[in-house]
Amino acid sequence: MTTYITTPIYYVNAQPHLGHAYTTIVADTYSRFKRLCGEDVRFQTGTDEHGDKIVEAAERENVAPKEYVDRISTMFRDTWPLLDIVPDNFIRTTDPDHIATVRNILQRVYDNGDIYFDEYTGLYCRGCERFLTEKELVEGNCPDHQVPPKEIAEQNYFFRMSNYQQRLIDHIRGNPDFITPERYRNEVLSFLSEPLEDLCISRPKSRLKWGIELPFDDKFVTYVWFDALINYLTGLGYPEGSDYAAFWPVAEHLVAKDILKPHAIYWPTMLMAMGVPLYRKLHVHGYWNVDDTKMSKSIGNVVRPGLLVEEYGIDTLRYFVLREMSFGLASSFSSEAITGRRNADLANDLGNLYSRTMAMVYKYRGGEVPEPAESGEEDDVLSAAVKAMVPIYREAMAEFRFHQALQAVWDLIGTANKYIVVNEPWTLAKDETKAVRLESVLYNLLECLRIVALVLQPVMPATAAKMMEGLGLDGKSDTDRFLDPGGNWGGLAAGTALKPVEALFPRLDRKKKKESKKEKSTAPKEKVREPALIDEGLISFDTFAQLDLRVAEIVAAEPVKKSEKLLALTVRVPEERVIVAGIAEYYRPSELIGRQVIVVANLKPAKLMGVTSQGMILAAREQVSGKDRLVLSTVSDTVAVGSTVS
RNA sequence: GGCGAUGUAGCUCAGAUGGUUAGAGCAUACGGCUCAUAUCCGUAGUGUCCGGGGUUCAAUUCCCUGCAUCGCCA
Repeated sequence: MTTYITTPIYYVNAQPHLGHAYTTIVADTYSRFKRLCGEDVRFQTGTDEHGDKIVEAAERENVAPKEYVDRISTMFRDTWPLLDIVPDNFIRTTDPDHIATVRNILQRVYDNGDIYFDEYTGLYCRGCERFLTEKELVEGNCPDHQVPPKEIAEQNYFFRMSNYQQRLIDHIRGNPDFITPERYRNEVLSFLSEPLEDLCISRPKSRLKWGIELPFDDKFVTYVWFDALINYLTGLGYPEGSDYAAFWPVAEHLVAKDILKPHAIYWPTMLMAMGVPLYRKLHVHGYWNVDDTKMSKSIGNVVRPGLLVEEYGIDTLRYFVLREMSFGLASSFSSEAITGRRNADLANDLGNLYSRTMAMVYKYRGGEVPEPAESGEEDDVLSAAVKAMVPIYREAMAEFRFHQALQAVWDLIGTANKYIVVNEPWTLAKDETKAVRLESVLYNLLECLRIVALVLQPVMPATAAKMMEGLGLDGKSDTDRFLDPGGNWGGLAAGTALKPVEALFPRLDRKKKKESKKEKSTAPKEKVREPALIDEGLISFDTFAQLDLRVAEIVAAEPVKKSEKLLALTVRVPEERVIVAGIAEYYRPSELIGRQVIVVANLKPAKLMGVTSQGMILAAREQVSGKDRLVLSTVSDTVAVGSTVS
């Protein structure tokens, strides 16, 4: 069995945010789940890098488009490891083999007669450099430029999508799980109940140069979908290569609902025109709201995945998004919600269960997995609960109902906690005649935890590994790696030595945070940091730990206007931010690009000569023959951008 | 304007070809335990199941209508 799961390729006109992270976490979890089931899996993500928005963004920063997309693409690529996301392939639409294949396909579809040249007229705004729809106009004017658009004619190439409309309708009707969840399938069918228009697939080079040139007309580049969607094929080495043969027949695409139409309508009709079989499934999910408001750049509530990981940890974030969202529907992200999940589900239920079980095995049996005795009905409770959970989990995970899968796991965790209270191992331990009972109870708990660790592996890889390590497992045997046989009761061998591990999920104390805020507001005159200062300028470890030191890469540098000392540096940590540094006398902007430096990432932003600085770059200063010399800090080998320094 | 979805406990949601006391988690209150990360277990709740009308012996569930929210389309 094989699985091919893709995320969309992300458009590089913006930095990664929670929405990107969610899609990619889901894909990663699904691919890990399928591997857990013993399947051969390929998981692909990447970046979409052509188009006018890219050109605009590059111009704003005064760099060539290629240079710009290289930078942002790297930012996406560097973000995923921070979330324990491990794609098998990261594709870019500027990859040469992608470009070559797109051109081949265009030529083929053109030769088949499904692409034609036509002229159309529309309302064109010079300021926007694009056509506007009637709906966008405000009192007949362009909403951005306050001038009426001009009606102009333009010639372009069009794809005969309408030719394939009926075939597509038939396919969707005949394959109920082609588009899931059902609401989106209905949406697509409702859209297809009206005649489809043909799809404009080109831009004249006079308007856009940053794209893939049409093979049959060098005055045009292809626009958006023929470029972007084909990545799902080129990433497999289409048309040659064993990967294409192995994985394309099982292709599953994962998208947010904003790109439903291109994936559910454009893409299948394109595949029909190309003579390539359709993908197997399209999984559509909803949006994340932030504090019940749509996430948007203009509101400024865009959530950066890197910051979330820092605040809550990788596994808490992964668990939260998968547990909180019913796949397909919208959900709300808030610090209350994630802290609530973290404390209630992870710290109290799971973390504490693990900790109390391990502690008892150490206390009563010297940290060694005891032998399970033949069990009575009262002891079958846990093995029965496991047997009930595994099929529910397996089915729900396979159908993208992650929240239900996790609910089933947590039902088991609840049963285990109750099992402890009912059996009172501490009472058994006081009575030597009950030693056999005690050992059975402890074994059952450990075995239950082993299976919990196994099924949580796709969702929380690091936590699962930690749990396994504590149970004395190396994670290498088939029982440790696969649901079959690992999901069967009794996999844990008696006599295995446990290994002490630290708490899985320390509680995040909401109350304390609030209190410290109160202190600040009620006693503003007293410097809060002062108690941390000990004799003779020594600081406590806690004070040091407050610093968020990270490795950053400098991607742009320019002088701050009217300042002789300051440079405005754009750095990646891995999200981009601007840091103003007083190093203009020592470094030229051009020699800084690409350097790795150490920054204080959680410094309160400050305005310097009109530029907001979000952090501080560390550098050494010395006096050489009466003159200052300044040398930037760095790490002794190249490391992933955003790595913490401590 | 057209099509569709949703509206259930303070919050987030589950639910039943129509039938007895309508459920879970979180939050709240009280009780129990002490192995454990002040954790865990138990108990207690409160609900005009959006409003109105209809079908029926019986409607929160089916039908009609109104209101609210959301999505898609024009």
